[in-house]
Amino acid sequence: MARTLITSALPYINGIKHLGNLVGSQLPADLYARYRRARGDEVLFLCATDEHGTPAEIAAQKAGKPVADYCTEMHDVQAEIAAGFRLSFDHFGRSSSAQNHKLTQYLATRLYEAGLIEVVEETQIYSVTDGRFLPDRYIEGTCPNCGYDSARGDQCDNCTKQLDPTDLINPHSTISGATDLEERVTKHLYLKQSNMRDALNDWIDSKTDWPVLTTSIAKKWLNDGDGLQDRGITRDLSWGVPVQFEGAPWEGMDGKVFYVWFDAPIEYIACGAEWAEKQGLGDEAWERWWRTDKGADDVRYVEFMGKDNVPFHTLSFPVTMLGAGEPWKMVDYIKSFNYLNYDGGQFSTSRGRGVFMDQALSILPSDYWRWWLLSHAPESSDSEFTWENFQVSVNKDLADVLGNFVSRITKFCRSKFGETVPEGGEYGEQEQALIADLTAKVAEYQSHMDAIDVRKGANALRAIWVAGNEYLQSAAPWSTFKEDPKKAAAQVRLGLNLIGLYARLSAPFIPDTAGKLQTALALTDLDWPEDVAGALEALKPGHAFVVPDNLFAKIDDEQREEWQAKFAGIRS
RNA sequence: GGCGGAGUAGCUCAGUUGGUUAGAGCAGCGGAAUCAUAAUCCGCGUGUCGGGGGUUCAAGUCCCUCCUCCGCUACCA
Repeated sequence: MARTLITSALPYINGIKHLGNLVGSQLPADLYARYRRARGDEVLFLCATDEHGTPAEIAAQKAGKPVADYCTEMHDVQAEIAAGFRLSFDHFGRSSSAQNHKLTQYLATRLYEAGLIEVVEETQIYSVTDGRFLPDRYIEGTCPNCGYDSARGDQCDNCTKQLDPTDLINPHSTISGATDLEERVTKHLYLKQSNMRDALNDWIDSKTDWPVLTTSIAKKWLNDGDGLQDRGITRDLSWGVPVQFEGAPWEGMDGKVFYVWFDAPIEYIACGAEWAEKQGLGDEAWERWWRTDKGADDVRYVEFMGKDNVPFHTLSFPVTMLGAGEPWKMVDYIKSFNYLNYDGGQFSTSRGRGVFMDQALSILPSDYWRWWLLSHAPESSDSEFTWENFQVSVNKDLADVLGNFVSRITKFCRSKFGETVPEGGEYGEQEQALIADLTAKVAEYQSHMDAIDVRKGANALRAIWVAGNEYLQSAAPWSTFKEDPKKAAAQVRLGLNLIGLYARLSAPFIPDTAGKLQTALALTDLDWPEDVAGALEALKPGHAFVVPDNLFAKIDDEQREEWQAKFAGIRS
């Protein structure tokens, strides 16, 4: 049995994610996981909340809660919303888990032993009022270059010049507005990524099937300027994985934690350990997915992420995995996405612009969103969400093409033959032609899904739905019935079996709808139709079914306008 | 500034290694059908393939140049 390990980029803890985040990693990852499971693979699909870092601490502070409590609450909120979108994680973990603490410290130790970590003393900005060191972008002041008064410590948004926080005139903390900032000396661990440059370069070069977006970003970081730079992997924060621990090969790192981007990817692995523990299994259960010396050599590992995550997954994390000098399972394929824009601008978490996951579910069932987002996934370039496009696409594809197909054939059957698959007649030339056509179309659909071409997969699936309407239109059982009821019975029987076929093929995209169809037609399973002709004879004469309610209500203009207005402003 | 992505029909997008009259869905127009959520099906496209120049028997596809939009630019995650 083929084995597929799938991870989705970890959503950050400080709030509910918007639809752009969803379509950039979790949703396509879920589509692929469902598809691989349907095709019979053994799948382990992992995701978790990314909980460390300054933004989490500040969000907790604003909420007036201890950061640990805040993260627990937000994790539960995100888990519930993920369930609402039917994201089929085998485990939705937390980067703050005990497993991740242990593994992060373990890997850091291995890296140190391999000579890939050094202790560096450096000067950073400390805010006395805030009682913490501030990342560059949490300091604002006047740009020395252009005079813009809200320049950030890392870069001026006005003149785009890169800055150092000490360059700013009248610098202040963006957290408190405090101006009592001072430079303090602090010690940190640096990951010597530059030592691994050639190894990474060879590794990237060997990945000839990766999307251009993925490799071009990786190559840029490898070759830009002086090449890949070493990177600080610790921070002066209280919330995170402690750098100083029992058995650590360094000293004097008390009160420091690992940098969130160091421990977050490690959580992919630790999440496997969390999963194993939850299942009541031992370490060997997750190691057979993550260690090539313990059974993972036949695993295909696929990662999903937005383009902003690519450098960390093509460079930093591989340095950790390769540099540790142990047979960790490396990623085989990285599927990266561009951004989804919202109605002429960007989705923005900080500005509350766009539709957020909880809001989306509050107005429509998840299948509507899944279908639109996946069929418009920003694969080749950034794409755009508009309410008009959403309304038209969903009404046409789901309600008219798929929903109405189910409605017309089941209701026609009920009126002429009752709620039972009719007997008599047999499939003729026209039916064989349809079966041949569908066999080809299913093969095409599979090839797109195998390649993780999401939009093309959606188009191919839609074409399969359309084929059913074309057949019904030309076979016209409502006419046939008048002269040759037996023939009409065979046509209707095929039509009902088409619904079963659609339920199986559509499940990765619209699982709830597939489930409704399964129930209505009393299908025993939703197994993949490896043999299309066979699948179209699965429902035998006499099989009872129930006419389902209309699968998709259409979005009318009034609703659309209401939502348009509702989401035009700022999320409160 | 540097690097990367994109610019193709009113809209959203496909267009393999350059090769016959540049495609799909939606919208629009015409027709068929009346089983169905007025849904479905068939037919209809003269687009300077962002502008200009070049290579070639042949370029949306390769090269040069210019313009526009977007992303990244290493201590946000």
